[in-house]
Amino acid sequence: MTEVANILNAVYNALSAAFGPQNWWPADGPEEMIIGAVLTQNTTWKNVEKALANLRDNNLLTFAAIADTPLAELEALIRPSGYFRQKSQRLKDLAEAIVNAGGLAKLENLATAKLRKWLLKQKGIGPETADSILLYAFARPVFVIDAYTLRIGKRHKWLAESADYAKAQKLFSQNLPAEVRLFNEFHALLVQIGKNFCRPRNPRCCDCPLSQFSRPLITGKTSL
DNA sequence: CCCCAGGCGTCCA
DNA sequence: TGGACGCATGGG
Repeated sequence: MTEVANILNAVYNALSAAFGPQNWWPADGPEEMIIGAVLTQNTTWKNVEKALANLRDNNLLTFAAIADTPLAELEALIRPSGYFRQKSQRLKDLAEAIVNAGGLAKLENLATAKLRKWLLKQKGIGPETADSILLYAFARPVFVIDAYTLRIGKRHKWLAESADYAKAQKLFSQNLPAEVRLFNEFHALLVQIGKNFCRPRNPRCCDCPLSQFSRPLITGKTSL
């Protein structure tokens, strides 16, 4: 086991003990999960819940229904979740693409790499959303990276300052067993700790419970 | 008033 | 390939 693997293992145990089960993704089924994944892009979950409630009230939490709904109506319903013009269009496009692909049941048959590529082809689905969908809707062992994870990794020197999404994903993937349950919980826990201790302007940074897991400044070779 | 949110696509050097 | 910028509502 490498040093980083030991650190990540300890970090997971500490977060898990401190915060307990996160029960992600907060959705009633894969369709709602995917819709929520699009709506929560750069948006607080609280606002997403309002949009999801509006969709639910109108029986629009399925791709078949969304594909058949006028854009203007979608816009009005998801307005609280922000970027509503972009998101309504992208949600409708995605719904149509999924319906045309034969539904989630068909997509489920794709191997993970193929499915990821399919998702990334859809406008509005980038790496984080694609990986979230793979993990939380399709139960594939894919580690999700988000802004918090990147920030946390860099702050504690698990990642080089220049690390991007792919680098960060590699770090976690290569140093942890590829288990859906673990990846599910770990990402959720990182978001939880990130919200509390790893905002961009880092308020409370010094109180961070993960400070004991920071690596010292290492000259030369760094983690990935 | 300012900052931030479980990103992404586009544009430009 | 990488950095800036627009997208938008709602809360602290």
